[in-house]
Amino acid sequence: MMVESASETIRSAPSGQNGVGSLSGQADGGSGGGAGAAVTAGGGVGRDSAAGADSNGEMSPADLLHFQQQQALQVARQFLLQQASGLSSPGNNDSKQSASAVQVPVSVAMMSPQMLTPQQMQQMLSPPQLQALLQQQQALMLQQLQEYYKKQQEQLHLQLLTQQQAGKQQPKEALGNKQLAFQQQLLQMQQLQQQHLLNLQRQGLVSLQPNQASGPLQALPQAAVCPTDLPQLWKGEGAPGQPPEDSVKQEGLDLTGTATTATSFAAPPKVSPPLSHHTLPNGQPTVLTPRRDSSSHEETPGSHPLYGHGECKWPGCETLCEDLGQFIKHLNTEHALDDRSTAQCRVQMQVVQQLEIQLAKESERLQAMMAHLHMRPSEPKPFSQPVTISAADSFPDGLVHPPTSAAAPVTPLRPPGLGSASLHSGGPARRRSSDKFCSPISSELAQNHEFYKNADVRPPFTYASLIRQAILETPDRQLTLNEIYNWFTRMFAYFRRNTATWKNAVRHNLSLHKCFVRVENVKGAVWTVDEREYQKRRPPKMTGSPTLVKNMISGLSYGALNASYQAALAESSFPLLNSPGMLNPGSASSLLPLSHDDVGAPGEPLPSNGSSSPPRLSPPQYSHQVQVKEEPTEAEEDRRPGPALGPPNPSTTGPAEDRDLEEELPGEELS
DNA sequence: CAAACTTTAAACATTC
DNA sequence: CGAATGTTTAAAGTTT
Repeated sequence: MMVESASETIRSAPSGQNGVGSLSGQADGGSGGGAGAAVTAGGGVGRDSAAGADSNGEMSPADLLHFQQQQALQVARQFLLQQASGLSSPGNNDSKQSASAVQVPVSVAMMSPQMLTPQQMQQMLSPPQLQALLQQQQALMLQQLQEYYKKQQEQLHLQLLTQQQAGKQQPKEALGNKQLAFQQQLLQMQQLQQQHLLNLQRQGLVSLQPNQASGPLQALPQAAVCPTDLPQLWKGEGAPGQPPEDSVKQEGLDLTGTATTATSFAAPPKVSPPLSHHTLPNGQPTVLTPRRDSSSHEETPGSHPLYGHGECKWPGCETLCEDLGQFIKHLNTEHALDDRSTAQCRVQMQVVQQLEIQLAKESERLQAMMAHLHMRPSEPKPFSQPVTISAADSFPDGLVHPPTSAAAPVTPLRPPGLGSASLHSGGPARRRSSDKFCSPISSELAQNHEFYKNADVRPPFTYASLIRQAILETPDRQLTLNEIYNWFTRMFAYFRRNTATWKNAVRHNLSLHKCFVRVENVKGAVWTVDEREYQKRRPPKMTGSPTLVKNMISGLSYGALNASYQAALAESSFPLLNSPGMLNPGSASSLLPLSHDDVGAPGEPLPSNGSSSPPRLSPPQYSHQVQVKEEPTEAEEDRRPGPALGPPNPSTTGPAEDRDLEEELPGEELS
């Protein structure tokens, strides 16, 4: 049920018949916010009372010394506290806060969060102010701390010396003890310093940058809070005490843990593991990656992962907020920890997970492909392609390849974007990969065949490419309109539902595109594909461009990742795929019975042009093919009154390969 | 920003 | 005549 509510809200965007525009928006929000939000900030680790910890029963000299130190520390703490509170809350009554803070026998490090939660500060100040203040505070405290440490050290030294001198008669071990204590003290101070820094840092940037120092304690409270809203987390964590250091390392372990938390979302916190793993509807345990943590990418102190371009990036929200302060407010009121938010959070997590899985899969494939093509004997880092790289970037997590890739492959037919797919089922998805080549489609289809068959997701291909695919998949590469219809319904759940429109579209496409040729047959008319024409459409120039990546990302929400991705690969960086040799045997033909056609087509495209060699193919390769390729095909083309094509140069004449086409074409022409 | 492409919708014409 | 096919035109969105 939660999921439903979530989807509902997420879907929010207006989805009219032609609600095309909304899609991109949704996609953006999804992917963008997703990664960010979904990630939980691991458990916090609090190094508590550094000093208090080693309390011994006896009162050795060392202890005494220790004790003194403690007291000094305490004083310093108070001092700093006052400083801090004074700074952070100008003209505010923080008396009680400082008081409480003082009482807490925790390390100095703790104080700031306790005094004034980031939230409070944020509410009181405007972002810029806040930022400035925090920086100031940080600098100041640092300075003071350092001074303090210095003093302490001197003092320690002094004490040590005096004790050494005075107590010459003391047993050596006592001295040893003292030294030890001293060292410990130093150590503690160092740790304190570190922690303090950390805290300051954290406090300063709402956007965290923790880890490093990690301790045994974890901040449980937020665990239950669920990854969703970080700010919330931060708020919460400040209060309870130990500042959470996110546990990057623990993450791994956590993941393996129970996957039951999901159900108990509403349940009180405190118990659930820091990381949330949930069970997907399908029963698959999600592996959540809390990567948000240290990545921190471009985040500046004044930004928020869920805030961008003046609007809330919470999935399905998009509320406009003038500034960060307003946004924070909005976040706290609109996206508080409630059923809805948690549900949305979970959905988002699923989305992220899907992406990760998909990514893993794709990277694996890429590796295999590259290996196969000898491009580079599968090196450790699969992502050398521009495409992937950028894709990775776009994931706030920054996770990408790591171990995940290795683990993920298992996934069954985890189509591109199951979770989101269902969510978006509403409106027609626009972004389709402009598949100029069949290879991408066919392989994509082959892969996610099952998915499209069952999920009501609009395939990321154009009608034209689908039709072509349908036709090419048949042994004789020709289909009647009705058969095409059938293919559509058979292959895509999506088309089983919305009939009227797409059928019209199919018909429209068939007659509109020159690449579809109607052939009169004995049993009626059938449609065939003219590859040359098909390939002719708009020269494929996209090279792992940003737009492409964008498409991929947004597309993948609908389950198009594969398609676009592959299309991209095929079209951009693998011109060689066009060469008959490569293409046929390899990926492309897997599904298609028709190899030569496919291959041949790309090659010949332009003899007609005569003037210039085909832009798309790299000269060398092309020339290569020319010889091999089947000219005849072109001959058939002629039939097409198409003014565009001049009579192809019969010179190179063609091999027999085209004949199938030839046979039929002539007939149609005449008719 | 413009051109090329896709999708949708719809009006018509032909065929079955 | 009505449904299935084909053709065309137009408008609105997307992508290059």
